[in-house]
Amino acid sequence: MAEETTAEGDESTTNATGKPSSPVVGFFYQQKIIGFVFSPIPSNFHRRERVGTPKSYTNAASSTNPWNTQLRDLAKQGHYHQALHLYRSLLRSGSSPPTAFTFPFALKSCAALYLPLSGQQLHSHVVKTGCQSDPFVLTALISMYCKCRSVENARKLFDESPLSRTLTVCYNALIAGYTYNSGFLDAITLFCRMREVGLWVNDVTMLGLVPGCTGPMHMCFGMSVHGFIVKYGLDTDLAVANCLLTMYVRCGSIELARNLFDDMPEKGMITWNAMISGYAQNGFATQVLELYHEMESLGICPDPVALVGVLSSCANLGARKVGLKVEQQTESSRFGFNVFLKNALINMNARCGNLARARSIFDEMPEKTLVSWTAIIGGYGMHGQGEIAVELFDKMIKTGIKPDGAVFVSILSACSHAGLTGKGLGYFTLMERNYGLQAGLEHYSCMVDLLGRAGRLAEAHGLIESMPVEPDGVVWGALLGACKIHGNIELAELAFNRVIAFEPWNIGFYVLMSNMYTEAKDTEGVRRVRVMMRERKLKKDPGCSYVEYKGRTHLFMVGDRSHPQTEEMYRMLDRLEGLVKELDGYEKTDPERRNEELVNGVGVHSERLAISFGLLNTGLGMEILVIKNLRICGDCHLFIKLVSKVVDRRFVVRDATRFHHFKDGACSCNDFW
DNA sequence: TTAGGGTTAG
Repeated sequence: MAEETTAEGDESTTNATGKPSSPVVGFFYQQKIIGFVFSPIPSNFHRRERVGTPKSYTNAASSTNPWNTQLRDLAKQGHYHQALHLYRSLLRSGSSPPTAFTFPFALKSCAALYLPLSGQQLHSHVVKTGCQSDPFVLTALISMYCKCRSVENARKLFDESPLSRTLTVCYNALIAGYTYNSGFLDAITLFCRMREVGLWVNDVTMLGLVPGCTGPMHMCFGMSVHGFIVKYGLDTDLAVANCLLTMYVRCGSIELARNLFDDMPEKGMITWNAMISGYAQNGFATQVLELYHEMESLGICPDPVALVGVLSSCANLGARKVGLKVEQQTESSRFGFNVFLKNALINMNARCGNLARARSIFDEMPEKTLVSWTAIIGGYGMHGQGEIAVELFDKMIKTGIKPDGAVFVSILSACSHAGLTGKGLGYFTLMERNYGLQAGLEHYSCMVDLLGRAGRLAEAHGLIESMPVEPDGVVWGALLGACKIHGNIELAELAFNRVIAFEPWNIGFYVLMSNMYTEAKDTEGVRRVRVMMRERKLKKDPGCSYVEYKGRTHLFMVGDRSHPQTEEMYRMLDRLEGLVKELDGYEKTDPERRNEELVNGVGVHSERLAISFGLLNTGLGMEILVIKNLRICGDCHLFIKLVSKVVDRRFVVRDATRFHHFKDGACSCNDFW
């Protein structure tokens, strides 16, 4: 049961300022705030409160002083280094001492550049010049301390200054500061106090408070804040709406974020970006591409932030054509030097099969970040070129870049896929010993995969048993996969039982186990797995594949004979199947020839239908069939389905369960994927 | 007309 607590006084009472107090009722459960009900705000509620400026400050000499105006302009344009340089010159010149007009801009520059020592020095200058009672200076000081991760100093200043307790802006700065420093409960408490003393909250208060909702457990609170904001019209502020949208994404409710997005009468670039990034981070790649196309059709030019989200989704979908278009868009725009965009381009090219292009982008980058290295190392790993990945990793360390957990996942996975067992084990040890990085589940699953692929199944099992964290389905799944490769039924049974405890709905594991029993001619085993599947009402999904056509990705399923062109299609498919068998034969007798043919592309054609395809080595122990050209007169829908039937039997087609069903009556496609 | 806030990569 949730206990209801009145956080602050009764509405009928008045406080020291003479204004009626505004109680906030919080619902607490197990000492955690789970919801809020806000009391009504008086009708004379103001969205923004103007602060009276002290007379001493408004003298013309202060605001028209050329030093001050120049400093203001530099800080406003984001030239913080130059602004601080100018401030120091002003001190050295001795011609005019800094005034209350000078400090906010200098403090803002320190905060933006994270210069806590300079900020403290500025604080002492403020005290020396007697400007600490200026509201703007005081707020800027509080904000500076918060941004410099010294929220205790900000609080001390706030508590020691009677002025701060009467100013909405000071509360706003400190609330935002608490949120920024992960002190969400402190932020809420201060918000309650602010209302208790009768101060008006405004949209900026909300901008400081809402980003504190960072996970599903804050969802309830976030929604009550949303209700409050709507009630008092704060949602008309674009920034507040953007903030709420991001809050929903972070709390895991992408649907509510989309509802808000659709309801917003006006959308800014940040609105589009927040929605696109929200979709991209949650794996809704198709929706990202849809929004991107919508932006284009509305004539809105996406900025680098949107393009990063689009590229990341192209990488996930393997949507090479859209990715290429974005790349060209980037080259012809002024965003060419954006590091985020370059990193996303490396990732997109690597994952869409163009490793050479990924490498040239990487090589041309004048400044490479840890993410740039991770992307290119991951790219080589993905394509089975572990040696180059290792070479790059070592080079990265030599350049003085400190690795993090993510780059270790890339290199361990690269070692695993290239069979570089010793190297991988070395890096795993190095990770903790030299860099103090604790191995997480992802690292352990790479290591189990690495040992398992090398046939060291007992060691892989031992590693799982020694893990300091509870192994998850991915870790046990890696062991199960390795048992399949090496035909170890006994250990496979153990891994299978563990993995289905984590993912009982994952049909793949049952199929894998059943196939192992079939290979071992253990009919009883096969029967047991089938019974389990039946009991759990699990049915094998029909095989499916997907294509990118006209910039959209479509899913298609197998099996259908209703089409008028069926006969012709099946003749083609027979020939296609013959070709695949022929290639199979080469695999044993002349593997080089097989690879050569596949890399160059092979195909069959008739008068109305044509298909050619090649292979892409993913380095993940599987090959992806790339349909290079498909020329069809008439409706190709069924033909694609049928091709996929042949294809699925021979090749692993990338997981396509997340994408839309095939709808287009496409008649000519080039360069599938 | 100076303070407080929202969106990006592996």
